[in-house]
Amino acid sequence: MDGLTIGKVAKAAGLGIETVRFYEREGLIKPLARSASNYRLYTDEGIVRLRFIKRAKALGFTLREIKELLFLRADPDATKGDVKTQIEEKILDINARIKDLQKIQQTLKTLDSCCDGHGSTADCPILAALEGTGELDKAPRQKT
Amino acid sequence: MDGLTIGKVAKAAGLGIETVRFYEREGLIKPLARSASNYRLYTDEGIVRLRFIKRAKALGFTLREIKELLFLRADPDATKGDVKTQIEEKILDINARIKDLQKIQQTLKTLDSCCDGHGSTADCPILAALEGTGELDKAPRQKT
DNA sequence: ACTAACCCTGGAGTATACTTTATAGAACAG
DNA sequence: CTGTTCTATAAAGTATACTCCAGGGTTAGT
Repeated sequence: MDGLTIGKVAKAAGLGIETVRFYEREGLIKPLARSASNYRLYTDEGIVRLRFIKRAKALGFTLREIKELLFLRADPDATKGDVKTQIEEKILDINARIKDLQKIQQTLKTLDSCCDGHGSTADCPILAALEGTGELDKAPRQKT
Repeated sequence: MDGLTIGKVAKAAGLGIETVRFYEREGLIKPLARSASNYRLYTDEGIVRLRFIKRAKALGFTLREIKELLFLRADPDATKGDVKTQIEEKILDINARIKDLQKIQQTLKTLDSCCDGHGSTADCPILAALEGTGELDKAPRQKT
């Protein structure tokens, strides 16, 4: 038999077999062929593609976005500028998420510092702050 | 009729009716009583509780964690230290997420700066980096 | 030949936090 | 009284990214 079976590519890319099949259902990868017994057959490019997906995921791209990147990768008319744009959008996205989390962090720390931690929750300033009508719900969109 | 209907408390807390019913299913809130026609009836404490949930959510707590906070709030044996502990755990959690995102950000910026953005994707250094076997998959756990 | 390891499909389950839909009774305004 | 608004339940749908399972064929090693 000629070509790599799904188990081989999955292992080489550091993914599970089920994950590879899932990516196929999602349109991120397709086997080059099928064997006589209907086994998926891949080439080395399959491994490269899976690794690509894995790395892009680690950088915060969603599968939808990765699909787009893979499209750019395959499109002869696509330019480096197109790729760069995607990266830069992601940078902004991550930036916004960091900012949101930092604001949350700030609020949490303020809350934390206003409580000595001793005694019953009856007069807990943290709980009071969460109950109260004061300003606290400034925390921004949670994309998490 | 005596007490607030679900529409009232939901509006007062800035939540949707369906969301309140969902929180009830999740065990976060219960109406004090039911009317003759089976309408949920709440008191002002219902509004406070819903606001509490909303604020805690904005600070990054999951519903599961909020349930825990609400439990501390109701438990006469719970101490401020218990609450403080929850807050501090969340601070660590958020901190870890910020660090992860910052690493990702760093990598993205490095990638971005290594590409001039002109010409076909055929020799795009960003795509190459995503394909390659080089170090890149350092990006940590994505809880996102 | 026999068995372990591998592959197939289709569908369901997991986690988080809701939202929507369908069907129907209840309450309020004019 | 009637039309609009509100409420009820149960179940299904949404989004993201897998993961597992049942039932059954295939390949490889000894």
